[in-house]
Amino acid sequence: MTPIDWDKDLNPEQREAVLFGDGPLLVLAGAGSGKTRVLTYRYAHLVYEREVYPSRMLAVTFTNKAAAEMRARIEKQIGEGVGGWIGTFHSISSRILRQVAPRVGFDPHFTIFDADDQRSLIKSICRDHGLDPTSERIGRVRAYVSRLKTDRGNIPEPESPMEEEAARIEPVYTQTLRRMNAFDFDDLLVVPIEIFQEDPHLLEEYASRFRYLLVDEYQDTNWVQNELVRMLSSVHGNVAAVGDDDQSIYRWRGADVKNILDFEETFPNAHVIRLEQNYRSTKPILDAASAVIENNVSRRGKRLWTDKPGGDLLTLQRFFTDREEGMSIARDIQRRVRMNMNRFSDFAVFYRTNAQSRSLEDGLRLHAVPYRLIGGLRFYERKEVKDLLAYLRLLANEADDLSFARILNVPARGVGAKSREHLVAHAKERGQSLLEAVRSGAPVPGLTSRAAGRIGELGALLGRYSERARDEAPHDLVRDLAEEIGLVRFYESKEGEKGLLRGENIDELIAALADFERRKPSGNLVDFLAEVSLLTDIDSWDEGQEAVTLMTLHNSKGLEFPRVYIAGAEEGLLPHARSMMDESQLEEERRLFYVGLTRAMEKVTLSHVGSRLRYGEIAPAIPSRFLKEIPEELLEKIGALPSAGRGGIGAAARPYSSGRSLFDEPEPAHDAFPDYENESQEQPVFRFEAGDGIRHASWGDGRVTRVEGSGMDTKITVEFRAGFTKKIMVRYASLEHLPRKRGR
DNA sequence: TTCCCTGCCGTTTTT
DNA sequence: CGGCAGGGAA
Ligand SMILES: Nc1ncnc2c1ncn2[C@@H]1O[C@H](COP(=O)(O)OP(=O)(O)OP(=O)(O)O)[C@@H](O)[C@H]1O
Repeated sequence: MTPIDWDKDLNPEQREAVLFGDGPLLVLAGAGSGKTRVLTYRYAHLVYEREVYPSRMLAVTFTNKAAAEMRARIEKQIGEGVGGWIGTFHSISSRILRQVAPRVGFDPHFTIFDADDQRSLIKSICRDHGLDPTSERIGRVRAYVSRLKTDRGNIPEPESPMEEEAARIEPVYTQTLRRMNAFDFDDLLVVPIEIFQEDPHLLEEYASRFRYLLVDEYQDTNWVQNELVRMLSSVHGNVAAVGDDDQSIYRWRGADVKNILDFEETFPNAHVIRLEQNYRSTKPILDAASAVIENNVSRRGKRLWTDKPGGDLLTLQRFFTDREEGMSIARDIQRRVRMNMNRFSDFAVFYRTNAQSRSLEDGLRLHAVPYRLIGGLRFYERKEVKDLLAYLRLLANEADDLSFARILNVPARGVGAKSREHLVAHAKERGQSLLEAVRSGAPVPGLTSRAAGRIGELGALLGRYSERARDEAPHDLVRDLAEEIGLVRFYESKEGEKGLLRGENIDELIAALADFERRKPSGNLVDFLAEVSLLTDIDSWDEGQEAVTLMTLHNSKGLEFPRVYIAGAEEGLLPHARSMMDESQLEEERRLFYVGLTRAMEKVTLSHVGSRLRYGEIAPAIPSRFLKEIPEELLEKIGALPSAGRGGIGAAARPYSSGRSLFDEPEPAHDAFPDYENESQEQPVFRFEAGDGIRHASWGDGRVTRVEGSGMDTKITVEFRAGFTKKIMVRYASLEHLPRKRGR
């Protein structure tokens, strides 16, 4: 146990927030000012000094990972296990929903539908209604349904024909969910609220229980979440919320920054505390971030200062291609680690879109830099994992027709689309779920005897396993099940090499289940499925792992790293092309950039490229407007900046400047390479001449004796100090020019 | 019914 | 470029 030193660990404002007594409290403060620390210490203080039972506390974090971290910190401080509820809005409301379900006529074994399940369901409903299930239509219906649930504060009147269509589909969608005893992500939040509205006694039960509420990242709560906080605090009135309006980056999914800005209206007599000292970043980083966010008009201004002396300038790098960007970042990281200046886990690379990770990953792999990718395709969203999970979901919840339909022919049983339609029609006729209809043994009209036989076998199989599920450890059961249906063999025979990988993921799922049983011995299959549905990639991120972290800017919220790269600082990417229509979207993009910058403790390296591979095509790119918002004197600009008429890879990778010659006019100001083209110390990446001194990441220093090829394909022969000579493909090597006197 | 091939489309961000 | 749905052939 680490005894809490209230004086040493907290500044006076933080201490005020931690020790604050009863009533609503808002800590509105900038990045890195110790808001999360306030919440953690307040929790510990309430439990340790004021002797509030953890069971009477409720703490809400943005990710499961943050929840686990907070719990661990508190336990370390007070020296004992903390059993109170600490979790995300979704995990907390799904717990409430499961608890109250039997009392309001729901089955607590309900299934949670993820985005993928939602899409499948909407798709099948569209088909039933004779609508072509285009991905656009599915997306719009999904967005509409979601908005209807999470933004009940201002219910949208259907305006466009598309919205009217969505409005017609919505009731069917919701009814179908209920019939399948399933809830989507938004339901998890909104259904408990509806239940509380209908049954004030039930609400009172919960609201009385939670004497103190603590909520992190309040700026990104949506209407339902705000409502839930309001309701749960309605008896004791002790809400402590912390957040930063400048870090609100989820408006696109319904978050409303008004929840934090109007906190004092929602919770009258709220005490507001501001924190102004930043403990995370060096001054140049903090000043750059502040200067950027100043450009937003709609914000509550904040002051932020640091007493950290010195600090490196931010670096802005420019590359010809995204490929080079990845290579250079990797080389940079590898170099610092080899020189024992950092460890891999000190670094994070952020980007706007998941698609950007590819070129970055390629670079890291080529330079043998270990990395961990957060986001993109999640483990539990993989096809093979969802296939096996569908079996488990059916064992837990027989009404889950979506899962039944999914596994009906996985692995292949000779039961195709036609047979499935017959079965679906039959079940509908009888008012049963698919599995019930199969179990009943009643003949399905239209089915071939072969198909009927196979379906019968499936029903029997599921019956056997649901028997076993009563008293056997889930992971044993699942291992046997996967073995018996031959899932791994199925993928292998169908997809070969790739199927092998799927097999590995099946094994990993079984291992995850075993791990869950170890962690939560009292947990059952339903608990596991719920946990898995609400798990995100970042939750399984292990900081201790010696690896560079790759993630989107969105995922970086709340984290911190010594050295941060922000790749792809380009128009169309950051700000994203689809968020440039109006000023408010643009401001959210700027906040995203601000969040990224403020994650860094020691160093920020920004990069942009001249052309980027998109959809397999070369697309030109120009630097982000946000870069100009960083004061010149905080920025060190380096990189391969071309000048007109020069050969080498620059010309090839830069379609809009090809054809230029030394005699062309200077490039106009709106060109891709504004301002700093002439002032930077030029260090073209792959330009070598015989006689150059170089440093290789593993072979040390040497001198170039011969150069072959050009651009990306340059090969150089190097005599190393250590006495050996090597031929090196410049593109793949971790090379660095040693200082030399070459004019610009 | 299955499997293979073609052609189309996607990229914003995610609980 | 890559994944996947849908169409056509075995
Ligand atoms: N009083 C303090 N003295 C020293 N370090 C502190 C203090 N308060 C917080 N810190 C440190 O500063 C860093 C940022 O703290 P924290 O994550 O709580 O800030 P935050 O306001 O939640 O940040 P953000 O909003 O950017 O996520 C952490 O490394 C934390 O340990």
